[in-house]
Amino acid sequence: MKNKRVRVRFAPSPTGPLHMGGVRTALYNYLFAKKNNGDFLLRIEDTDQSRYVEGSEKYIVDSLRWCGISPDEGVGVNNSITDSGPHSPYRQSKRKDIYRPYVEKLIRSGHAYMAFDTPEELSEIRDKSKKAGNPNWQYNSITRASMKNSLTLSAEDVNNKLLSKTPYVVRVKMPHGVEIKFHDEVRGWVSVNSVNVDDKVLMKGDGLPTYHLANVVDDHLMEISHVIRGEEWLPSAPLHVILYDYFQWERPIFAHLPLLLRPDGNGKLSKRDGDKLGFPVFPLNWSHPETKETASGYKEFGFYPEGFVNMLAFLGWNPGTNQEIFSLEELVSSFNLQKVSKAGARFDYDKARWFNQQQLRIRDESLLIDEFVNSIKLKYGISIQNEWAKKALYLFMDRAEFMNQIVTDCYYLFEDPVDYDSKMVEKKWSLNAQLWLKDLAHIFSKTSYSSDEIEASFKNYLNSNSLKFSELGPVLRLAIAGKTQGPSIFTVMELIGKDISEIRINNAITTLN
RNA sequence: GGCCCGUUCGUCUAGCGGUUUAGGACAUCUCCCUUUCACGGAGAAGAUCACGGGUUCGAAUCCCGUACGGGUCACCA
Repeated sequence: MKNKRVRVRFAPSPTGPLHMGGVRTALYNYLFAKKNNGDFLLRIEDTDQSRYVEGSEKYIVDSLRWCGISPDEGVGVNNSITDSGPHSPYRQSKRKDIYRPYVEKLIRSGHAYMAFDTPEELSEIRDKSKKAGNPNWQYNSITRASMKNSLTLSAEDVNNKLLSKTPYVVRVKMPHGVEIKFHDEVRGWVSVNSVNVDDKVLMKGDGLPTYHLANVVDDHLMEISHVIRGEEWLPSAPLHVILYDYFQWERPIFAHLPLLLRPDGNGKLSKRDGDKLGFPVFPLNWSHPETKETASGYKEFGFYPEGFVNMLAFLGWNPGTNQEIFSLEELVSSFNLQKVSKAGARFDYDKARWFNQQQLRIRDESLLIDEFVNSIKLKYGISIQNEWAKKALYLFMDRAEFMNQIVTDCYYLFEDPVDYDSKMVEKKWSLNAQLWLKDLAHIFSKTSYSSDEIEASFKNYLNSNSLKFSELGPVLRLAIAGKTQGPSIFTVMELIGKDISEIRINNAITTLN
């Protein structure tokens, strides 16, 4: 184990879109792999065909790609939905035949057995047990003696059932009263008595393995060194551990990550929370293939992958320094499992937005300009030049957390105001204001219409008429932008130019009369 | 309910036996900057480290118990 190559895997089930908690698990796996010059694999755990949702695999691959954490091996390498790597296939439904010999091996060694109890029989016994006051009946080291399985039935009976193709499942034979202990990288030693672990189904009636068997076999075959997954797996970790022991395989190192909790207090963040909580829970937009229900994603919401990833990384981990803004590369070099916290992390959308705002600040200028130019074209149908775009962009950037916010906020660079902030009109607009504006329009027209000159002549006008800025400034802004807050109105006027500025001043005078 | 995991400002967290009058960030508030709104800057407020016992010269840090919270108990993953 010591000098083994680090190989980790993210193993989602294609039952729908990946939510942010899943993305974080993938991210930590990726960071850990890269930090240790190891491999990050994506394996699809689709052993339950009844829960398969069309499009989820592509969604998972697309999401990881958007975050910049694409796998080195498995499904989604080179952005392809097909898989590649030395252990192909990486979809458990395609590995069906691989598992059977291992199940048989377990049966031969006495660590597993066939059980012929039907689902109906089992649910009946559970119901009965519940009524009798036991809310949780388990198929385990005690109860299996009274069930229909290869341990209780005669060899002949078993053979007959097999010959008559009676459906059966294979269950693990858990030892009775053994302390199962394993070390978890984030939690330390975890210990459970085997009486509390039931005889989990390893292979289902349909011949497909359950998650528990498939994940252990695949992790071993794929030479996974560390299993990094969510805390919801902690209760079944003892089962996995004992399976490794039964197979006489070296156990991987386990690390169970704290859960992402809902901001409103109770429970883990789940897919069903959708947009109900006022923020996306998915990385990308998702629309359900059948119900056509849609859920919004961080990407479409306006988050940069860098901001999203940075935010996610800090939900349950921190570098131990005061630095909070990290690039993916920086995260890779700082990451380690010892710094992962144990308690669940409540998601805070305010902080999430702040992370994106910080990305906006440090983002490469040419990138920002491109994004801005394209968005303006898309939203307003107007093509703008880079020089002009740069000025407009930085004029509005300070008060935005997202690029799309900038694009929305600067609308009056492209559209004349249709209405005016009525409260401010009442407060600042007057007959005098109209006269002053007329004067100003005339005065401005004699300048070069640069921000500086407009401002200088404006202040000049204030002086010579003994006016205060607060008397005239808002009036001018109202005429130009329709509202009274925003960036320098003089720069806005420079950007929209003399003609439009004059039209707006005239419009305001006629409209607000 | 059984089992497992967890518990430091409202939130994310630093802290891994003495350097702590418990540090940072988000959010909140104040002031400064400013034509406004932001940004930025300076500051304030905010945690008896869940509670109770130990261990120790000394505990947020180690141990035990209690409470609370969460996870999990399928032929799902």
